[in-house]
Amino acid sequence: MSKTRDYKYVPLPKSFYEVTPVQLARKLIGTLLIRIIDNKPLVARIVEVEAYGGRDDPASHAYRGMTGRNKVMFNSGGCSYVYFTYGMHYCFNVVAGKGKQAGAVLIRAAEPLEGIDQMKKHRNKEKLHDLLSGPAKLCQAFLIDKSLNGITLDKPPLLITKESIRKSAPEIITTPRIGIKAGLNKKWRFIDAESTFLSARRSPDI
DNA sequence: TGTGTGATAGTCT
DNA sequence: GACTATCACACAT
Repeated sequence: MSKTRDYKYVPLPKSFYEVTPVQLARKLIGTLLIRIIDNKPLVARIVEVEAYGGRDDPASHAYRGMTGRNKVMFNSGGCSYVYFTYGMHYCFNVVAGKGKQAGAVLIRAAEPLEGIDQMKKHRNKEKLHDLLSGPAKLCQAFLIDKSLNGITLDKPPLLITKESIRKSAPEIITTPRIGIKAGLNKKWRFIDAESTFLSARRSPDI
């Protein structure tokens, strides 16, 4: 079956990513993450992200300068940063900024739209809310691993586009980031207020 | 229904 | 050699 989907793979321009991580995080809410596997798309709508800065952000991998692992964060915006954590999980970030400023946006959760059966298979779970409700889950469902580290997000196998049909801009809430110890004073986590596909267990206090 | 704890391996000092 | 992050499961209420 080679039926063409309605999703047009119009990548976001590079200038979209050449902003600060905080600005990019807000813009990414509601965009579509598309992963092409065997010519079949997995599509999800991004509903939860976190911004990470550079040397000025103690929660960021780039806080202590460039290392072998985080050097992708120092690229200009529009490419991926995939890192391995907990000895068993991957996390997917979108690199922000231009020139040498380090920064990235961690994709924490998304809403499954297309290829749901494939995602269930990859995750070995049936419930929709268990598929993409966490950074490591999202990578497992989308088959994102280190081989995708550093690639640009403007073409297959991994890209980000705008949602074609949108009634109105999503209401966006900001909260402190999750799973870190430093930098808790910054409210750099951005979520779609209407979404039920978030990674946080409790509804956030505003 | 909600909370607590154990498991894991790559990266940096 | 120490640290780091998340998921999944078990348990108690």
